Amino acid sequence: MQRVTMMDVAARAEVSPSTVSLYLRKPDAVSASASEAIAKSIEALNYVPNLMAGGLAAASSRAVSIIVPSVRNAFFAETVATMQAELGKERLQVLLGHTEYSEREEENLVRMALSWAPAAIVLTGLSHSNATRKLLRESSVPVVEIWELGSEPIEMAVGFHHEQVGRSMAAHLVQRNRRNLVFLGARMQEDKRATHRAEGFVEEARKTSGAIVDIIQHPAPSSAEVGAMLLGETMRKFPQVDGIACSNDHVALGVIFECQRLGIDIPGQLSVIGFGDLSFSAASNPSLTTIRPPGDLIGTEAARLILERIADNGERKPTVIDTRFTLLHRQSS
Amino acid sequence: MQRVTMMDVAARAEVSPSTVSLYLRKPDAVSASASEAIAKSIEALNYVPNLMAGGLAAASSRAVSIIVPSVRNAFFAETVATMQAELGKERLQVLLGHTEYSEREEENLVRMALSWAPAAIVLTGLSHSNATRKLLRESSVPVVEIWELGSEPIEMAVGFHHEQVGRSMAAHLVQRNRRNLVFLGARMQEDKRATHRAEGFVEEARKTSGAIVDIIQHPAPSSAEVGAMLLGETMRKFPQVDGIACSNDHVALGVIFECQRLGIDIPGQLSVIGFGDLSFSAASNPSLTTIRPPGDLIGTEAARLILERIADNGERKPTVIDTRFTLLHRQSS
DNA sequence: CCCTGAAATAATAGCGCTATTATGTTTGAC
DNA sequence: GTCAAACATAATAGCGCTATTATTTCAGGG
Repeated sequence: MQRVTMMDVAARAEVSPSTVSLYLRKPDAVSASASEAIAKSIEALNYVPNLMAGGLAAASSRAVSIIVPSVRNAFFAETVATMQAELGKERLQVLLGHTEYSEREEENLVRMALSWAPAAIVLTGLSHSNATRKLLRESSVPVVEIWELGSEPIEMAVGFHHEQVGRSMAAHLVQRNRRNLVFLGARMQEDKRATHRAEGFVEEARKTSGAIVDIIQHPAPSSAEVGAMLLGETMRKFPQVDGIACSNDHVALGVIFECQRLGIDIPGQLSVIGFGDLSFSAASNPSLTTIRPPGDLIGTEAARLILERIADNGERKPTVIDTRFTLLHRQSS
Repeated sequence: MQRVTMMDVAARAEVSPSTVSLYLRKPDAVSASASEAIAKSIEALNYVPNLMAGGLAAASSRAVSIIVPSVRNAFFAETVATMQAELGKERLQVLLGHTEYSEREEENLVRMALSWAPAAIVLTGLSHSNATRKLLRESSVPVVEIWELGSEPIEMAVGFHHEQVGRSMAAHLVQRNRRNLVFLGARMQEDKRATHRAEGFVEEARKTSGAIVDIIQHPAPSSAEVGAMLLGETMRKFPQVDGIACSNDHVALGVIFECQRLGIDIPGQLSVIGFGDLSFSAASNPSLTTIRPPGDLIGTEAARLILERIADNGERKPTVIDTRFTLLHRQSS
């Protein structure tokens, strides 16, 4: 299938294959005249380099493996899209894997990723199986963990503290004079980051204001339907509730709709705060107060770290970047 | 970095490297005793195959390149996630690329993809640059085009007719006695599929019922904010409107919120139909009538075609699978 | 002009596998 | 028992590059 090789290009340009290889990898090291001849030859032959041969010879490929819980999740989709764009500029390809929130699956994916000798591996969060850690430590592949800060990273990490997100949510509701608070969570068994947010929320609310706080959750993934259901449950169990924080904006959207149906006034009777600043959050009725996590910034910073680390082509280089997050105060609180 | 090779495994199992290779590729062709010894050896040495060496030798890799406009878009995210899961079962890896709706970028991505000698290439839609077509035709890589049916595919295609979606939307609104119709579209310059839906909508409405129909659009990507804006524009230009179809559910959600704010009764005064059946569509207030495109089915069918095609490891095999779509009638119409 | 060092180019030796072909080793029919 | 098929295993020859080292070319100072 791939007929044209580097040798063909070299022959046509009347230089050696090594020079073509050099031109492709470090154009500055080749003279202008040779460069021109090679460029013309590549053009004429419509040469497509074989990256597998290159990767094999160099013992490292131009692929970056990105492993996320699910790309169906808008947060990770944002980061993956941004990273692909940034890495693509340097002709690095993205190898994608989904763990579906399973550490076992993550381990498989890491093993598969390693067989590509990737230029870097990106993992979501800081919780991994011991085997995964071991595999990565023993390889010399750069590792970046994204979307979470807190415990010790394997090498580099880019993200923010979810527990602080919970604290900010609580502080905001308390500041709006809410003292009967509930955290609505979806799929918290698996989504450790949502759990951290809930924990921060509860602790901050109790400690700083003596508010009454509860967590009400559902095992299904986040959705407006789950949000509506959880609001119903909350009103039954805890009718005096006046402030709700949601594990994400989908849940919050469900709360808003269910409140409309039940005739509950937001923010008069109930303040609502979400997480995610999803595409609908600013346009909802009322517009949704939420926490904006910098999914794109996480992507650009992670890509930057990878690129720097490749350029250094050296040792492990522990780095932690706290991207922070923003609270967007809108009508719902 | 990757110390353990197939030779090490072979030495420890006291067989030849060829036998190990055979065991890995066609386990049935190796005797039980040899298999056991090799399996133990792999386990003990924690052997990770080098896929680049394998791919180079075989002139084809275990990577499938999936190129979508954007994984930020929930539709494509769904399909990518499904395909990754299905292909992963056969140890095929997903190489991801985003065109951001640019044919130029798509061409670059195809070129990059080909340098991996992928087991297959998946493209979104049927519109590609001539150079892209040429590249793919001249390679012998299996090609699947997803999410759109209509014109001639390069090789295989899995999707549905968007123009039919538009027709179904129009037919539905007409059946609900709506005769003053508007199609609200976001980013239609770039999203050809949305344009096809709009065209089908207009044609069906005009032809079958003599309804008054208009298309109102905005160049920004779909969002609830764009939906709200477009509704405002519609009410100004065309106050007698009684039926609205949206290019997708994000836009429809914005319409619903804006109607709440303007005191427009849905479905009393205005029927609304969306496209996508996104996670919030069933839970909104009112719940949203919409078209459900089978994003997951597209993924499983595309994966199946690829797997079959690889097993056949043969010739081009033109196949078209029409996955259809479903109209979900809910409260908004 | 020769010499030195820097710059540019070329030769060389694999990277770790697969696929094809060659060589043993059984099995079963006569 | 013999012989051909059928089966199991092994030897062989690259796949198309990169990285290292070796060689050539070219300035510019003495």
